[in-house]
Amino acid sequence: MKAKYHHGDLANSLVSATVSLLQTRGLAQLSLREVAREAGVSHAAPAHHFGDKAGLLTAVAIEGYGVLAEALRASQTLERRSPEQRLLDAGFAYIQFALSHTAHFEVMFHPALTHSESPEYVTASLAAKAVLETCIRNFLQQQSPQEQIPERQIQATVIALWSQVHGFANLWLAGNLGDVTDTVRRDMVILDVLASVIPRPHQPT
Amino acid sequence: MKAKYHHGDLANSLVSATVSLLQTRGLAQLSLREVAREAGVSHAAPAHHFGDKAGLLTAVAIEGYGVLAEALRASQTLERRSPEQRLLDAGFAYIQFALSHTAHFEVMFHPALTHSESPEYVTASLAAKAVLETCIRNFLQQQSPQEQIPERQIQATVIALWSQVHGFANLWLAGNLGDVTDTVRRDMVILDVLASVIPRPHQPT
DNA sequence: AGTTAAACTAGACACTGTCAAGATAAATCA
DNA sequence: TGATTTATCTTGACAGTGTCTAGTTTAACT
Repeated sequence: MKAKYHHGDLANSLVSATVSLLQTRGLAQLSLREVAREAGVSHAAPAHHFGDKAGLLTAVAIEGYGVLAEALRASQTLERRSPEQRLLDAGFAYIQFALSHTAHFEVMFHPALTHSESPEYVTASLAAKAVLETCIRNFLQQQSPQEQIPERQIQATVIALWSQVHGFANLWLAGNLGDVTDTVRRDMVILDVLASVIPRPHQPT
Repeated sequence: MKAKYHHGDLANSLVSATVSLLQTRGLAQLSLREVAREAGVSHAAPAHHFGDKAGLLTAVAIEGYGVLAEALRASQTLERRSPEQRLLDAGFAYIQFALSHTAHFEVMFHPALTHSESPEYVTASLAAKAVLETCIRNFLQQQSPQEQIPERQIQATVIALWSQVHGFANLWLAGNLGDVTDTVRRDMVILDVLASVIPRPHQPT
């Protein structure tokens, strides 16, 4: 790999360098210049492709939304699963994404760090949210096939379940849920928690 | 207020200046030097009281844990409330705290920004968590007075409900729940969401 | 081949966090 | 009270940062 003046695929290299540095050094210590060094280019090269630091992080977030949407979709492809299991699969996939793509996840949900108003960002964000909403819609529909569920209740359920898994991931990443490093035990805890709040049909009130 | 060499209560002034600047400019733009300017002291003054930037933010976080714990306690002092209502009160108080003390909340749950291993921090954090746990314990106890609830289920419920309100607050602050600026409508949405996930006794499985 | 456009570099600027050394005022103690 | 110690705060410096401007190199296009 010779040191050419034109890198060829610098934009992508910068994004991966960013993700890599986010994982090792963390968000607070991330510097544009170190990203450039990691990619082997001058300190001002990133600006050309992404405008500024927020632009680079925007690219990271957009990539993250894509991965999340795909993970959620994949979680629904298992066969012979009950509606409850499918919902658990989706929630589990969300949490797994957050814990295994910490860098993306962190950037995705800190709009101040990115150009979160840019069309590409909004599109990617809405697309991922749409997949999540579909999972929950399908669940409610299959759980009560004959009746028509009011839209307001659907939206409330979407927010409630999204909050659930999102909050769990955040608390976990912030170290507020104890030190469960064993992945088997971790999965048990997650499933235990998720299972305890699956909405049931015909709730009073 | 004359410009004395010795400020008298600089530590507290710096913390409030920090909170103020966090609210206006945001976490990413916060600078120690600007905090010092806001407080009317030299740029290196904060270091003497807090060591470094993380030390200053640690003080903010500790203050936040105190306010949160107090808010949770206060939410449980209403009379003539059912167990479900009391639980709603606690969850509502948590979310209200997060939305009205954005600066504290953000710092509290980003351990990388603070000295989250320091004794004072750990103490404050555990104290607040203990109050939260008590709220949920009381709820479960009063909901099923005669039976003994297994500790494992209690812990799962604590995590589930904490995740719930925590995730809701995070998604809200990140702008992922639409633009509900009207506070009345906001409260309705929150209550609607919270009510949809109150655990019920004797769950199957 | 000559021109245009894109990709990248080099240098500069104001700003940052932190450190060492010094100045000032308060507290302590003889 | 007066001397000295201690805490509080200032000043100056250093390396590192994001971003801007101007320039250099390469690719693409006509």
